[in-house]
Amino acid sequence: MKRSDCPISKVLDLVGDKWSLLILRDMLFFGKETYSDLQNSDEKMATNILSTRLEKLEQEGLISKRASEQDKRKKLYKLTEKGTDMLPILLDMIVWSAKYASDTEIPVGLVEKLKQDREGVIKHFIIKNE
Amino acid sequence: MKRSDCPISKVLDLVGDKWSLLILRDMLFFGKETYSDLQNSDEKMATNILSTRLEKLEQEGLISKRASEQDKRKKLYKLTEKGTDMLPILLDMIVWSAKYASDTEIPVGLVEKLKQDREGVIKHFIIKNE
DNA sequence: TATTTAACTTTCAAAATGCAAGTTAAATTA
DNA sequence: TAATTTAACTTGCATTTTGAAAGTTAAATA
Repeated sequence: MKRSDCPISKVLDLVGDKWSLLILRDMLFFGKETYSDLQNSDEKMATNILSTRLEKLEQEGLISKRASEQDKRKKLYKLTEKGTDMLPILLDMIVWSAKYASDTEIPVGLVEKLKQDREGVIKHFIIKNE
Repeated sequence: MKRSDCPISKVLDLVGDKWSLLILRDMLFFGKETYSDLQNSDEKMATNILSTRLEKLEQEGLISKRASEQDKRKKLYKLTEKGTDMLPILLDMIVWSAKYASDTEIPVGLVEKLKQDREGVIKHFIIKNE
């Protein structure tokens, strides 16, 4: 479903749905890396949806997939640089919600840190995911 | 469809679809303010979808709606502060696409300006929308 | 007065979503 | 080593959402 050459449109073609960014969130912020990890998110997404989203994210190069060495049943999903580079978008969503969404759960101090040193925060999370 | 108290989830509940952010984009960057303006976006969204999205965005307080003085047929849509504050998210999407999406149309110099003075760029667009 | 325009609404087919249950291979337990 | 459990899915089916096209209504224009 190609739409236009607008840069925003391009991003929405990849992650413009209710679930894809939550998958990236779980990997980036919570270090989830297996199918069952991801399935147990706060939002409990349906298993078939999770499946198709992971497939698409992999096809688009936002995540990679490999089998675990220790446990051959497990597949390990990992963010690529292309995937971790969505982080700023997620952080801005957090900032927006901090201002407008009441009763939202935001790590203490995060918004303040972002105001003071956005680049530092971004680097911190990217390093964590390498 | 309330899901969790995650701040990212909250934003996705509002604009986590293929169209809502494109409406905000058209208003923020291209100064569109009527139904027919918006309908003539590059992506040509279906008129019924545009209708339901505008309704939701208004309900959630991201945009406001009023009748035109000059032409009573026209309704003027305008971003609220809550709506314009989605701008950083849109800008990050542009930055991401500049890095990863080939053949995308980005205003000359914008990405460079964002790197040097993100806050300045944000203020510039917000003032334009007041 | 007749036509056009702006902002929708309606209809209906097609696609996406969501829930529950089923499958398969590998690991663990008895 | 046989039986059970676990991980990662797939399948079937009902519900919801989307998308294309045509229709409606009030106000403006010719």
